[in-house]
Amino acid sequence: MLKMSTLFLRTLRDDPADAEVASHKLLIRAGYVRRIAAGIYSWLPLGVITLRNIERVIREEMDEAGFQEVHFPSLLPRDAYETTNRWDEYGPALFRLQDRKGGDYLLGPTHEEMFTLMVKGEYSSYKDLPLSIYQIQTKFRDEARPRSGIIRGREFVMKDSYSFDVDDEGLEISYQNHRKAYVKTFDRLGMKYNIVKAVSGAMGGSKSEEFLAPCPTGEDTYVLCPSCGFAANVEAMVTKVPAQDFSKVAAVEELDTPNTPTIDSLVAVLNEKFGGGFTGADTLKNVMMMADGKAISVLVPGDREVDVKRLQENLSGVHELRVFEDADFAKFPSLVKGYIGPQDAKKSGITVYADPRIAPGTAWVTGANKKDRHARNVVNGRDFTPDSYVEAAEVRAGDSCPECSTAVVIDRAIEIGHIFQLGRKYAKALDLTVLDSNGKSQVVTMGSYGIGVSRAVAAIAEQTHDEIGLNWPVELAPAKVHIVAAGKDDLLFDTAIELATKLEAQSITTMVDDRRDASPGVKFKDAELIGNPVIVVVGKALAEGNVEIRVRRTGDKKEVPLTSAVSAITELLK
RNA sequence: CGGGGCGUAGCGUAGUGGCUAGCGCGCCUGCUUUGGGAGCAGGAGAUCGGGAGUUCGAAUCUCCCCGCCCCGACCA
Repeated sequence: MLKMSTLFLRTLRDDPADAEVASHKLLIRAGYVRRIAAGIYSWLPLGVITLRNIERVIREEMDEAGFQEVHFPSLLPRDAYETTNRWDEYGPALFRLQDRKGGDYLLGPTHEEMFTLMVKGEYSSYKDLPLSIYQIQTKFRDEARPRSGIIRGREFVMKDSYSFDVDDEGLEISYQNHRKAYVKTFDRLGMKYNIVKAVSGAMGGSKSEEFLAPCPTGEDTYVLCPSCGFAANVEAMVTKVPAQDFSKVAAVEELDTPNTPTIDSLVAVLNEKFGGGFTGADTLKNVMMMADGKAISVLVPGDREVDVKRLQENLSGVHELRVFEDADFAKFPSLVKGYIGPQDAKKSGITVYADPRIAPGTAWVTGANKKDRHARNVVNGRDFTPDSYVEAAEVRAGDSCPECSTAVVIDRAIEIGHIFQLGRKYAKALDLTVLDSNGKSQVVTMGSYGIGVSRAVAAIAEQTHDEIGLNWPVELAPAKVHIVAAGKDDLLFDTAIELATKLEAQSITTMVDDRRDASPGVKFKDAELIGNPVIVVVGKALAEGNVEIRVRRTGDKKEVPLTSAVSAITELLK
């Protein structure tokens, strides 16, 4: 029983000035969390209870699936991360520190290395596998830009699991087991989410899916096919454009196009010259970029921008990718900024990547590699040949579903879980092997599975709140029932406490607003702000032996006799 | 890291060179009040983010530093 008279809580009447998103504002106002520094938060009692409730649900589902809980320190020595090269690869996002002897340490951003070594230390036979183990741990990442309160913090709580198998078939089974466990977990957490195809990024590995909670303030963008259900993070969206027959396309024709360094200016001149009909989509844009210090050219339709993140995720092995700056152009005098075409790229030694929209046989208007000159009827496969194809162009609503060609919709979401098949990258680097049934040494294959636990608090708040406050699913709320003693008569307070005691005896958690000095209005506002699912008012109706029961989510209210309050509440919570 | 905004009491804010830094919420004392963020009276609480400078005089102007928020880059 939480008594408001003594609960360590102070709600705020005004929105905090430094909060922008609803979950952040409400979690501060309702007294769940307080900011310590950018991306670093402390948790007050209500926040801790909610966080623990989420952890409890996750633990129950992980244990139910047969995964075993372990625990690692946050403070880790450099060695293992040196072996996998992540001490360097992780870059400035890694919190590094030294002990008194000058030894290098880090605050764990994720624990693949440690899990791999733990299994290596205990197991050495195929008979011991499969194995899935997990932990709920505080992670540290020195994010360049923490944001949205606890949605992206520099210190956060994460559940991370890892699976270990002898072969790919085993990995697939372990992966599916985790997927099922995640579905059950997020369903119990009362979240709306989509499972979308993802790219595995710098983690390495192959198959990967994200659990995304749709939310306008989310950081991730994903596509959804309304027809066949295909869903993918934009980074993992696949573009399918068939090859074209170009036998009837006329030969390349160079055009005088003065002062047309941009697509818009070019399209205007083309329409003037040829009497209309041209759009940016008919033009071919050559975006010059630096990929780990190497110049590359990226071809996209003129009406689309290069999505740098998407491109980088699809260019395997590239760590640093950025668009050309003036200094870069200076190193390539043959490149005429604003009039670049792919026709001469081979001569300049520049690798050409084409978005799949630049399909073989398609004809384009593009730069003629001379100032104020463009060329038309430039055909892929005849007049130029890309070195390779890569998803590079921005994805838009209405783009074609790769499965069924229906126009996809685009939405924003918060990433709440990510599962992927890591493969043997870490096991190989750290030499995790087991003997197979033939006595032969095999490198173990791994999966890695994460849930953002502290982020889930915000994501759920984001999805469930309304204008007046938080609004928790029953299993997660700080208390299932919030009893308000509205009035000044001792009898009201005694009755409220008594009712709470009876509910607690039924394992129904309660919060009682037993403040003598707060007016009913204050208590109602606080109850709504805090967001427990059932609010019981012990007030003027008590004269007739009744209490009022309100459902926070729907706003429904009804009076029931005090004597049947416990059963009515039990019924409501089912 | 680039761009923008901001920093005054626990919270929200006013104050653009001049008296003792003002107001609301919250907090303390007393009285009244108790079904939608009550009223009256009294009170505590601020090195105006930090430092240096300009000035007779700086929250206010200048410089440096620190911190926070937003957009972008980045984000196993």
